[in-house]
Formats: sequence, C-alpha cells, structure tokens
Amino acid sequence: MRNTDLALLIDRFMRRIHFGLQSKAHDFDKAKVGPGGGIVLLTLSDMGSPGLRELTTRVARDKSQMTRTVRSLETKGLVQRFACSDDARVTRIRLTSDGETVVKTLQHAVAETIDDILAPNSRDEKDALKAILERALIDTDPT
Amino acid sequence: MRNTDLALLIDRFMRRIHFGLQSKAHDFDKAKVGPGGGIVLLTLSDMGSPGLRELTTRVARDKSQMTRTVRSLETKGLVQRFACSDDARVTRIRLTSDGETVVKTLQHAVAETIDDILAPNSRDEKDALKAILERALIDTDPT
DNA sequence: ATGTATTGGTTGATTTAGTCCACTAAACCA
DNA sequence: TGGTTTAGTGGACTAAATCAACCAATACAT
Repeated sequence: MRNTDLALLIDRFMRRIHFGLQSKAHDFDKAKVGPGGGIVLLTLSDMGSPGLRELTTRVARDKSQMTRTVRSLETKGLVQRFACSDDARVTRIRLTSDGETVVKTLQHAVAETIDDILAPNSRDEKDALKAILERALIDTDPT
Repeated sequence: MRNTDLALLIDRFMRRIHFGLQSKAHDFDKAKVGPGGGIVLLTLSDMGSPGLRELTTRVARDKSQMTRTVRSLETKGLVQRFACSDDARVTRIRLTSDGETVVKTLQHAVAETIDDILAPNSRDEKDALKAILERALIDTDPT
C-alpha cells in the first residue's frame, strides 16, 4: 500500500510542470491559450482530427468545457471545426496551420520544462516513466 | 525529446485519480473536504505540524489559497492552528484526531483508486514509478 | 416506418480553485 | 533604530470544473 504518496507526488509533478511553463509563458504563449488550451492543442496534434467527444474523453474533461475551450481556440484561429461526413451530429476538429506552429512552440516549452524537472533522473528512468504511464493509461476509453 | 507526451500522460493520470475518487466520494468524503482539502490533509499527515508556509510550498499552491483551505478544514474540526514557539509570525498546523480518522479513510480511498489505475502494471513498475517521481521531486524546496 | 431511446454537442448557472496585489505584524540586519 | 525580509491574511478577479437542461441527428426495435 502507501500508494497514497503517489497521488501527492503526481500532483506535485503536475504543479511543477505548471509553474515551469507559466514562468516562461510570456516567451512562448503569445496566443494566450493558457494551460487548458495548451492541453487541447497538444492532444489535437496527437489525434489528428477527432470529433469533439473523442477529444473530450481523451483529455478527460467535461464536454461542455471542451465546447468552450475549442471555441476559444477557434476564435484565435488555431483550430477549425468541420462537419463529419459520416455522422451529422459530430463536429470534427483540426489544427490550422497557425495552430500547428503554436503547437511546435508549446512542445518545445513543455519538453524543456520536463527536462528540467527530470534532470535528477537517468535516461532510463525517463523512458521507464513514460512507458509505465502509457501502460497504465493505454486503454483509457471507458464509455 | 517527445517529452511533451509525458505532460499529457501526467495530466490524464491526475484526472483518472480525480474521477476515481469522485466516483466514491459519497462513501468516504463525509466531511466534504473535496480535492483541495484532501491534498492538504494527506500532506499534513506526512509532515506532522508544519508552518503554513512550509505546507504551502510542499503542495505548491498559493499561500492565500492555503490560508483559505486551512481555515475551511479548521471550521470542520479536522485541523488545528497553534502558535509557533520559536517564531511568532508562523502559525503551525496539525491534524486533530478527527482529522486523523478522515486521513485514514482518504488514504484508503486513494490507495484503492491508484491500484485500479495501475492494475495493468507490474509490482516492479509501481515501485519504479514512485521512486522515479521521488527522485525528481525530492529536493523541491526552491525559495 | 414510426415512435423511443441514445448520442454528440451547446448553453447556462453555480462552485471551486488559481492568481495577483495590497497590507499587517513579527523578525532579521545592519 | 530604522529598513528590509518573511509569514500570514484579505480582496478582487479569472479560469476551470461541475451539473443540468436542452436540441438535433442517429440507432434501434418491433
């Protein structure tokens, strides 16, 4: 047991990422997407052009929240909505080319931040960390 | 590189914990401490009776936020403030006995939730995960 | 095929948490 | 003794999260 500590560690890790990024936000977050928008952009870059529901469950947020976040990214011109040909209910979402460039700067900043945090760890540990989390979260699409 | 993914994984992990706990919140969170209060209680149980500033930097929140969270826990009778004998500026904080019992139920719920999430992982991986995070965060007391 | 249930998405209202700033009081430091 | 940190509090504001109601398109089921 004592897995409780793990929750606190994860929380602290998350906060470290948050602070690290925020401290350099002026340099890279010119579009002012913030943490919420950033997560969505990065996720979009992984997923291609998912429907809003897919995106929602992937980032594990509420769908109403996602509607608003996507709309805000849309008005910033970083993201586009378009109809799904198969199913008229779903609105699919994709990065614009502006969005792509923002994603690149985001990725750079995030990678840098995480490198800082994981500086005390060995290369193997970093790989292991990613592998472990991936295994834990891999089939996270319940419902 | 590609450490970017790690940030998304950590975020998803955090959300999984959050949802897992929330789904059973009715069973264990009778004091209605919520996520914010829970983190503080668990951290207090690790730290003993720190000053508010120590607690604040440990959980990586804003100090004003911490003032409010602690006060809310205090009015619920889960936590006590008391003066520091060495330094009249600091208010130290400790769990009450009611707080201790709440912590026990919290710990149980958290451990259970994390066990669920890490079900696909081996025992070794779970240990490794904790060790890696601990190494990364061990000397996180800048400022 | 037609009514019913389900699903994808939007909107509104409310609550919680995060952030920033100003401010008091005690301590430290010449 | 006076100036400067440091610990904590309070206020105002913003960003997220949460929850419920709702519409439109689809799936389903006889």
